[in-house]
Amino acid sequence: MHMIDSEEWCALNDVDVTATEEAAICSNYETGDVIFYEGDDVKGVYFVKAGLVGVRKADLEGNSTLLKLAEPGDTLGYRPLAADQPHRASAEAVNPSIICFIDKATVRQMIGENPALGLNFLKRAAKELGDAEEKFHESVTLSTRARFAHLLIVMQDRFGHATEDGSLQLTLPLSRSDMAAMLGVRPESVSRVIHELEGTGITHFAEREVTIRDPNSLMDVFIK
Amino acid sequence: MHMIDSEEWCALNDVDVTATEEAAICSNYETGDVIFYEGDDVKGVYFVKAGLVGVRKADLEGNSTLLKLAEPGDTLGYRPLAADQPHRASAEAVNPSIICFIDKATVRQMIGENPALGLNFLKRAAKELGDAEEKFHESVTLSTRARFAHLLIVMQDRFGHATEDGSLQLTLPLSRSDMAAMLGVRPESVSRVIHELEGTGITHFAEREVTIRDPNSLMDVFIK
DNA sequence: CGCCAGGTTGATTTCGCTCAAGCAATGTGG
DNA sequence: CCACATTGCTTGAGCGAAATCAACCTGGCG
Repeated sequence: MHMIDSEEWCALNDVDVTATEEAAICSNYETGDVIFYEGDDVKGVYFVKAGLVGVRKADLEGNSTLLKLAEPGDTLGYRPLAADQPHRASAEAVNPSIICFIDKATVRQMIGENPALGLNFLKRAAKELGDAEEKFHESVTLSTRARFAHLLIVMQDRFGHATEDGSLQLTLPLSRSDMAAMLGVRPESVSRVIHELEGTGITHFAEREVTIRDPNSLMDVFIK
Repeated sequence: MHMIDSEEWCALNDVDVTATEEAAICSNYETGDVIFYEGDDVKGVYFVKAGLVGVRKADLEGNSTLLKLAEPGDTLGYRPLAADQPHRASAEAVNPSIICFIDKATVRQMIGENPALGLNFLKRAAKELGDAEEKFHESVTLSTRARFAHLLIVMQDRFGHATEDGSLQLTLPLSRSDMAAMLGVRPESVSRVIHELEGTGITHFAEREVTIRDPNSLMDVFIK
């Protein structure tokens, strides 16, 4: 069982995986610990071994939006490395995490020797680009309510589990404020949407425990 | 002088450029002609030889947002090809354009034989991803006024020219509605913002001819 | 126990949308 | 050449969704 194993890195043969693992430096991060800051020069990439990491962008007034969540198997920092840019967002542990740092010389060497690795990162970037464009489109097209419904569906997909009866269950990995930051709205608005969804009976919220009683209706809320 | 020449395709040697050019099919598109539709399967990529192309995304009510503009040298459709997805946006000539279609078998063969080509597309995707994430952040963070100011600055960069006095000049490649679609707002809002900027004397609009009298103030509008 | 962070709720404001009208430039048919 | 549609843009009035501001509630924790 390899330390570094993912959709992208699986392109490496045993020798190169081992070489990469030897070059990797793994660290523990507590909740809230920062992995890198917006504006920093890129020193290498960060392979998320365990935990959950949030990628944020802050504006001048201290507002921040949460661009995405990185789970075990995800590689952070490959984007600015590939673009030859400084970090354009910061990363911070949402849950206690184990993260392996791989310096950029090693990354470049591996990509140079294994074209498939570069293509895997191309595929990853291409998918993320599609998602990012969709996200922009949704942010200017859909209401807060619809976007929250979508977020719930995505979260259920990634972090949820089904139950014996038809309903879907989910433990939210994020606080209300962080969900607001994902949508680019105020926490108060999230509270109000949750209140509204409770009223319709489509969902039930208890702290971070969510039950989606009527997934189809939730889909309808998303579409409208 | 090669037909296909760009930041990405320059990775090819003479033999491969020639092979690619022989496989390419060039066509003329009039303003408004569609190059591909959202949802279509990807047949290959489209190299913009001349003109200007808009990449759009439509929602259910017929609203559409303009995600980006492609200029000569840009390659369209590489994203869904790399991601192995159908087109997630449509493309349409904004100005009369000449566009060369290169089927995906050829693209894949070239990338297979020239790892540098794949890396060039990785770099391109990585840059676009950074821009797309920034765009999302701006859309939820900044006012219409600020976003329009930013759009003006970017447009001036790409399509403008400086004048003898300190002011900047620019012929807009887009209608008001299309600028609205870039920002994800209504055309009326764009009109009102233009009116407001005129009032402050920062800019002057005559049809599509724009003079930016006070670039610094425009930057200030963007930041705030 | 009191404090504080995270969350909810209510009152008010504001920004951008909707709907509607008007206007100038361009095109079209009689 | 004029009457009239059409198109792109502007302007105005009213509305509505989300932000803002403020109060308050709850549970953890020194």
